Amino acid sequence: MSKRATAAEVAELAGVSRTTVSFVLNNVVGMRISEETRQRVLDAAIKLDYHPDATARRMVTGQTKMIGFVIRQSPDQAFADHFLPQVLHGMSKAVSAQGFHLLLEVIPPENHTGVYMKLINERHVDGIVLSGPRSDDIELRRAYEEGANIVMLGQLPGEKIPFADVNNVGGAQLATQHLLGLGHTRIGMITNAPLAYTASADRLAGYRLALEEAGLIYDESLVRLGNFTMESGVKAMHELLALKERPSAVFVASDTVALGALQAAQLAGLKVPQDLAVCGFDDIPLAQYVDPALTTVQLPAFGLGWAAAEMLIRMISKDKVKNPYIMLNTDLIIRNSCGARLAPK
Amino acid sequence: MSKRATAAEVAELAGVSRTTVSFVLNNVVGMRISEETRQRVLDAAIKLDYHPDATARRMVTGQTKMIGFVIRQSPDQAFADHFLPQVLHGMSKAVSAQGFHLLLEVIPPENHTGVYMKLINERHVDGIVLSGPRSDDIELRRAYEEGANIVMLGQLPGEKIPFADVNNVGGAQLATQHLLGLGHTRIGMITNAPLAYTASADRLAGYRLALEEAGLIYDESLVRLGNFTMESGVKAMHELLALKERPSAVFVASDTVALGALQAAQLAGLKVPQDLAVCGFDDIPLAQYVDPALTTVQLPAFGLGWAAAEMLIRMISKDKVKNPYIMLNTDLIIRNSCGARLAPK
DNA sequence: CTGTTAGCGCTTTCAA
DNA sequence: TTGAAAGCGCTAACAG
Repeated sequence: MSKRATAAEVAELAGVSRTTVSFVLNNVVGMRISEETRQRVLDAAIKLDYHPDATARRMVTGQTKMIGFVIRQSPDQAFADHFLPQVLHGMSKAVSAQGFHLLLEVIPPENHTGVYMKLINERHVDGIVLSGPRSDDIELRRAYEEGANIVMLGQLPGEKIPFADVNNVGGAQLATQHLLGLGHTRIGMITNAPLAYTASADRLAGYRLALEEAGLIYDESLVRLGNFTMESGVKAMHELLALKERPSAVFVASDTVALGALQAAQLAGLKVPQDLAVCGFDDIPLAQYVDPALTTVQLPAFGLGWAAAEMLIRMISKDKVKNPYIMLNTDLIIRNSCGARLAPK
Repeated sequence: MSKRATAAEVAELAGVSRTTVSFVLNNVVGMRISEETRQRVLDAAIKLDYHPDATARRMVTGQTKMIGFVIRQSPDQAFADHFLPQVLHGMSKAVSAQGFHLLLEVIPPENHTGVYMKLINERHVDGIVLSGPRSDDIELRRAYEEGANIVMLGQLPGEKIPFADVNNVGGAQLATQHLLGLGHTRIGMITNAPLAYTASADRLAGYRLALEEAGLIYDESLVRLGNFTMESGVKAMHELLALKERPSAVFVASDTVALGALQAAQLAGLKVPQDLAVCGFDDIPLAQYVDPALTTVQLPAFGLGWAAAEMLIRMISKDKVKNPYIMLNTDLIIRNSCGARLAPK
């Protein structure tokens, strides 16, 4: 790696001062520099293969032009998921559009305390997007109160830290309404996870809301708790089918869990969607390949990443953020598992 | 965000010089500092909530302690894939183990020239891992020749730039040997992509090698070209099955393509594995869920990311790199599509 | 053992 | 229109 050219060398070659070089290269407005000088500087910069040193610039501007994306979930889970990569893609897009860079930090599960705060404290980044925030994160709250630029991916109940999240209530409503529209009146639900998870509680709320809007009464006996896994879906569906009066449709708030539910239904000799309609949530890649292809709710992963990064950069730049609490809507993807399209293809 | 404390302030509070502060906080060896002084410094640092400024440190050490991961493939494809996230996970692990950070840069497809070189030129990072390198990348070669720290993810034929790659030849051998071991002698192959792709050519070579090692002659009429997609698998398998003497087993060098091949076989009324054995490659998540579950070759994605980052950091640290050309072996995952386990579970 | 001092490469007032 | 000069916060060589 040959010696790097500095601005001083460019100045010397061009026969001007470093100041002028800086003005020309940064296109500083208000400084009217003669076309001839400007050209000399540009030529010299090219001849010397000059590139401004980002570190030196950071030093003097006090800005890193970098945001951190901190993944606090279990990494194995996070990276196996299809959701996070899409979010990453969205963030990367937003970030580069603003001339920023993206620092990716994965917190190992062993790490309890907010190690990621070092990113901000040591000025590696100007702000962070935090994926998988936890309610018990004291450092997080303190950092926020001290004015750190933080955007959470997903909300924490009762927290005033800016966030970007999926509208889980709305998505669940969408799914339930679809089932209602198909004529079902006895609709069961299997949650994606225990209700301590906000997303889980919200999806249940959306289901309930849709039911009540349709004039039906919410019947807790038709609800079972899933637990992220296919197995939990098998079990839950099994229980639902054992009811004296079994539901004619089931909304499962997670595709993975729905896969298990589908298995259980088939095991019970039921044809989906003819004998039982099933609607999922998440639109995992597998959803379109299973038989029957799963009708489900698609999450705006890319948009979520984009929005979070965009808002963070706004905060960093002290731009107005009209609403620091972003909720993105979901789409219903209609396939074959609810009977809306009985003749596939 | 309150004012940041500087080392000078810590020094003042502790009643020592900045040098001493630096020595204590960095645990510099050889400097024997009195326990009492050390404690005073530490206390002062804590009281002031002092955090060293990474930028200033970068400035003076000349090291960013940061590596860039540049994704040059189409982002949509890259992030839809399950492979890249795993690689990312591996890199992140290696990077943080060495006290480095990871800068993620996604090159939009519109961008022809090596924009990513700015990362190195402007000293945002100490080196980069380049995913999806291209043979026509002149900037890449030049940067390498000028001594830039670069590791490619995947190799370029005839290129001497360090790389980490999957042993595709070995993996294909593994798959073919498995089929041979099951007694098949007429084994077809469908490639994952056109042979211009190194990985594709290598997998074909591995297939051929295994055949010849077993004393069989390589028969080109049993080979068809896939093209990344399920559709190409359908077509290729269709042709193979139309042969006067059809193969009894087919090695498909891509799970996605194999999914299509499976469909074609079922369409032709063949039962897999009873009537036809099919072996895939990649171990995509879907592979274990299809029916029959796909026997396939698993790629060491995590290890690849880890190895690439590890090597790059070694290069940056001027450590010895025993072998700058890393080839990681694959594993055969035996499921049900080849008949090795006719009675699943 | 501890302090003095000289930069790292750049931006940016302030003068000329 | 251009130049001189003051730092940004830190590390590390060199003196005491």
